[in-house]
Amino acid sequence: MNLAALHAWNLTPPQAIALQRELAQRIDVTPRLPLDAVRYVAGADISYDRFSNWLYAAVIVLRFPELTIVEIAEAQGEVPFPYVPGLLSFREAPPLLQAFARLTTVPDVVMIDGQGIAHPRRFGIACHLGLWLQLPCLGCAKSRLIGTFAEVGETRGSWVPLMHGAAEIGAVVRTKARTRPVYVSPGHRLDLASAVTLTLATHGGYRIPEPTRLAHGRVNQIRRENRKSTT
DNA sequence: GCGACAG
DNA sequence: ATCTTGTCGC
Repeated sequence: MNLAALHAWNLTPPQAIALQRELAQRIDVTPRLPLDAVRYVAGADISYDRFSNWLYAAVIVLRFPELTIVEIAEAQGEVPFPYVPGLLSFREAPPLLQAFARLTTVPDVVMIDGQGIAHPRRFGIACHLGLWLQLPCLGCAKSRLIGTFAEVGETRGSWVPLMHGAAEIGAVVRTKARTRPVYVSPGHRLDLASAVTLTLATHGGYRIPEPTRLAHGRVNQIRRENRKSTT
């Protein structure tokens, strides 16, 4: 699929922060995205090699609401940027975009393992990818980056808003009973309610929704297959 | 100054 | 993120 080359990636942390403040102004989290408007949902993730600076990326497209695999695109390369809380996209977006570029099926919405606007500058990796892909994108993280929230109901489907001061930046969602909640936030071209609805609609029996869960499994599989052996 | 801190 | 099999609990 086609991507929008918005900027260079070889930046220093200070430059990256300045770019986030600039690009954050283009983010739109007001559109509703009805489930009946979704035919294909994509999930993407990254896996790192413990002994080298090599990483693996994968994008997996699922037909919705069946959640059956339609297509998988992959990419791998050197880790381009250090891990700095708040600057994750400069580390993971380049390889992910490479994988997306190899994708034939254009998804209606993309789910990323990380934050959307639930970010100090309202520009998490789901926002960054949303701009480059020019597609609705949401973040579904396993842990919190910023924000405060009340206790979440114990039943599957219950959720509470994730707040940053007076701003509602996301939702803490119980995707499964007796399991820790996930942190959902819109990245671009869809609102919070739609992001939460899609997260619950792509449930496959596990805490992590199928798009992201399957992508995670795929990248780890690729890493194991390419990992050097002492023989 | 002291914590917190997506993956 | 990564290191790692079995095991305790729902």
